[in-house]
Formats: sequence, structure tokens, C-alpha cells
Amino acid sequence: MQNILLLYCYENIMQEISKNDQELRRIEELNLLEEAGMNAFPYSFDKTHSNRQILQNFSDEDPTPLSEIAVAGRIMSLRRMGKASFCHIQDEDERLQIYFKRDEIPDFYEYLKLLDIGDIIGVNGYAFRTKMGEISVFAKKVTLLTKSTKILPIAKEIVDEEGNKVVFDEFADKELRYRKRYIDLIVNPEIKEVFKKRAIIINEIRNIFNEKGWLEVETPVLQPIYGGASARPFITHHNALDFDLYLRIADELYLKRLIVGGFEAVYEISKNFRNEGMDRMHNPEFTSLELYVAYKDYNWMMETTENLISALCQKVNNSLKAKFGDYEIDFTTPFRRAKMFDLFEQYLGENIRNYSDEELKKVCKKNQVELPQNASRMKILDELFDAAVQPHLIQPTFVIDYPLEMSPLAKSHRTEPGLVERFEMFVAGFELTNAFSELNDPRDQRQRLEEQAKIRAAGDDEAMTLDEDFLNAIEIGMPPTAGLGIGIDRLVMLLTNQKSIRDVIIFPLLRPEK
RNA sequence: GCUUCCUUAGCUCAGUCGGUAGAGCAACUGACUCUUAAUCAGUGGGUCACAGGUUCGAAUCCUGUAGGGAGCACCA
Repeated sequence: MQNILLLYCYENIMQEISKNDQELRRIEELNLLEEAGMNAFPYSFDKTHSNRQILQNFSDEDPTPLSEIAVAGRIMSLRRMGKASFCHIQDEDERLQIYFKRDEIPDFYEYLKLLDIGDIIGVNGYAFRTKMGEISVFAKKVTLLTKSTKILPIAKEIVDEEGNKVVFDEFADKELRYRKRYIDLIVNPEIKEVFKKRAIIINEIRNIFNEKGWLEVETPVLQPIYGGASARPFITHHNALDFDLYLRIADELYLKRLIVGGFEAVYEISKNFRNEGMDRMHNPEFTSLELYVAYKDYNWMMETTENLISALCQKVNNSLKAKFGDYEIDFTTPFRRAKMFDLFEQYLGENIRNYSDEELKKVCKKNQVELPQNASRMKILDELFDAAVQPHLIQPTFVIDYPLEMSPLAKSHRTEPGLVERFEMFVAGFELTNAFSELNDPRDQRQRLEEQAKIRAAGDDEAMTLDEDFLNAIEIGMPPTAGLGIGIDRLVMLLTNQKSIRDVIIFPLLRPEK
């Protein structure tokens, strides 16, 4: 009788099918299941085991501990036969095979026809091993938990003779994967590992810092004056107060105010926003860690940084070595330390320390580094470093002692005139951290920010703005302080071997769909 | 922002010289009591990204638009 009803409905559907025939059919199946008295969307299900627990704990010698179990998951494959069927259900971690025998579940077996890949079911039964050797669950009772009314782009996998996993019809379209991340997570579940590791990294940073008694704080995202980095901001508007606000580009200036206020170690893990180009290393919103510790300098911060990153690698990869593309990165401490001008000398073959701007431009030309017209000394050095030095910095390297012009918030070097006490850490050819002995001489700080304001007035809209309240805080007096910034997304990329920032940001920015 | 490539069925992709749309998987019907890319037989499914143009005729050639990938520029 059920079959006759089915046939009747299918014919009806087939006539009105145009584009979404598969979806229409699923909705019709849903109706049929409900007409048969089934709740397609019940409220809960008592799961006793995860799929992983079944797979890990099953014992051929003594299967009794898993003789009364309840598992749940999304149907990812379905092999129906006349009197016996198999499917795989996927939970958060694993796929598990379910065996349906008609004689055991005569009432439900008929409804198997109305189930599809994508539906979520709960299964009560016992664990056993099939003749083909796969640990499975013998279904004694099946409960529909959610009917899926859209089609999943399902991939199929086999393991070839050499043990390699081969995926057929992989859901591979990058755009669709980023836009429909929920489908990506279902169909390419291995990407979950990246986001789990991301959470582990961030939690471990908090553990390590909190252990030391450092205070996690939250400073404003909406700021009337932005600063702390060279970047263009996003602008938004407060309606009630009727003024424009900026989304923060860095936490720095607020965190330093807190050090002035008397906190001796503060950190923040938060989103920053920069209104600039996007590529595999840049997303308009990104997560950064900033840490400020009073009475310390950049030498101390270098040790803190290498210990932190080394510990994170160990935690996530169970090793101090991490594979990144073709490289194997070794995070064994101490990391290499190299002065910026020594690196120039090493990779350019000449000592440019005391070169005039004109001489530097000649070096650029010789090395095919193109410069914008009227490039400042800071710009010239920056370009030259990016082109000639940075690509060589594969293993973790602290580049130290930058020219003063490049670092308006860093303290002048204690022995080297014209330089500041700053380090950036490079790995795999890209910048991962930025840190300095923080500038706390208010006269020097005012002068440097006024210089930035001039550069800004001359048309460089990435130069810093003058924040009088920040200067006021520095005038009140900030103790000697070491500061650190780490790009968390890039750190996750490094430690999880992902080549694009979009693969470590779970919902990366895309243009809106039309 | 620039360069370049891509967009065909739910997914992955073919589509020759411009002649009116193909495969595998997914789906549907039937068979099948340990399958696993299940198998076997049969069936349905297309605004060829969008808009123009050339042509007797366009998935195919031309122009524009949209979205995306890769690279460059800027930046972290």
C-alpha cells in the first residue's frame, strides 16, 4: 500500500519537476514520512557513544561492552539491497558503517527508501565486525533525526592498493567551499582538523599567559581615532552621536594606556580590520595577539616569543618541526637572531648601513627593485628588504634593530644611533610577529607622531594619525615596556600547513553573491 | 587597482572546424540478505554565468558585465 502511494506521488512530482527535481522529491519524501506518523525533526536523541569511541573500543574477543549502544550522524553513503542495506553515518570525527537487516527492523526497513544521503539518523543496536572486516553497528532501531531537503555534493573515496586515499568527484570549487562552508565541512571533514587546531593554539596561548598571571583585556573595536599600525581603516558611523568611528587596525595604543594605568602585563586576542587588498596572506578582518609587559625590553620579549611559538608547535603537532609546503620548519629554540643591516649585507653583498638615499636607490636598481617616485628612506629600505632579504628567511628568524624611520612607536636603540629596538620574526618567507621595546619618552613620541602626521599630510594615508590622548598617557608616564604582536591567522597557517589565509578563517570575506 | 585564466546537469568534468548537449557519480524505477566508488537492467535531469553583437546557425567567435582562482601592487 505504501508502495502504491509512493508511485502515485512520484508521478505527480515528476510532472511538475523542472529544475530541482531532487529537492522536490525529498520534500515529498518528508511529507510521506510525516503522513506515516514519523517526526522528521524530533527534539533530542540519547547518544551513548561517538563513532570514534565505537571504532576505537570495539574488540572482537569481547564485543559485549558495545552490545547496547546508540550512535547518531549524517548519512554519507547508502547501499540499499532487497533485504539488507548498509550506510555510513558521519559524526563530528568519524564515519561509521550501519548494517540494516530487514528481518530485524521490519517496520523501518520500508522507510529506508525514503532516506537519503544528507539525512541525520540515530541508531540503537550493537557493534560487530562484518564479513568484510569493517567495524559496524547492527541496527535494532532507527530514528530519523533530521530530513535533509537539499542535495549534498557527495564525494566518494576509495583506498587504492598503495594505501592512498583517492577521492572521486571531490567538492573542490574554492568559491563554493568558502561561501558554503557548512557544506565544505560535511563533505571535506578533514578541514575540521585545521579549525580544531586553531582553537587549540588560541586556548594554549591563553593558558600560557594566564599561567604567568598576565591579564586578558578587551579594548574598543570602534575607535574615534585609529592608530598603532600603518594601514587604512574601515569607517563606520554612530547614528545617535552622529559621528564617524573607525574599526581598529591595532590594539596597541589602548593596551599601552593600560600599562600607564598600572597593569603590568596585559594581552588581547582580537579581530583587527584593515581596508586593504586581500590575497592568500591577507583577509580584511584578521585575528591578532598583542602583549605588553612592563619593566621588560625586546630581548626579553624575543625569548618569550620563541618559547611561546615553540610550545604551540609542540602542542599542535607533537613535534618542534612543522611541515609547511615544501619546507620543514624547525621551531627548536633559540631562533636565529640577525640584525637588519647584517642581513642586507649577507644577501646584497654590500654594507648599506651608511648609504645616502641616492646610493640606496642605486642598490635597488641594481637588484631590480622598483620604487615609487619620491620614495622615502623608510620606503626604500622596506622595499629592498622585502625583495632581497625576506624570501631567504625560511627558518624562524628574528630580524632586529630597524631604522628609526620605519618604527614610530619603538624606542631608540640603546647603543646604535638611528635604529630602534625592534624585532620582526620571519618564517617561511613571511612576517609573523612584530615587537619592540616600547617608546615611552613623551618628547620623542610626540616628535615621531608629528613626523607621521606630516607624511600623512603629504598624501600617505597609511601614515599614523596624531592621538593626543595617547600622548597624554605617555606624558603621565609609561614604565619601560616590551610589546609584541602576532598574526594568529598566519601562525595557524604555519602550524597547520595551509597555504591560504582563507583556509584558516572559517568564513573568509568574499564579494556578496548576486 | 593591474595581469592572466576559469564559469557546461546536484558534484567532477568532456564537448574537435561554428551545425542545435555528453560521461561518471548523485537521483528515480525494478532486481538483489555482509555491501563498501556495491552490482545489474531501465529512466529522468541543461537559461552552456549574464547581456549584447557577428552569422542562415553560437557552449564554441567578438564586446561588455558579474563572480571566482593564480600572480603582481599595497599591507600583517
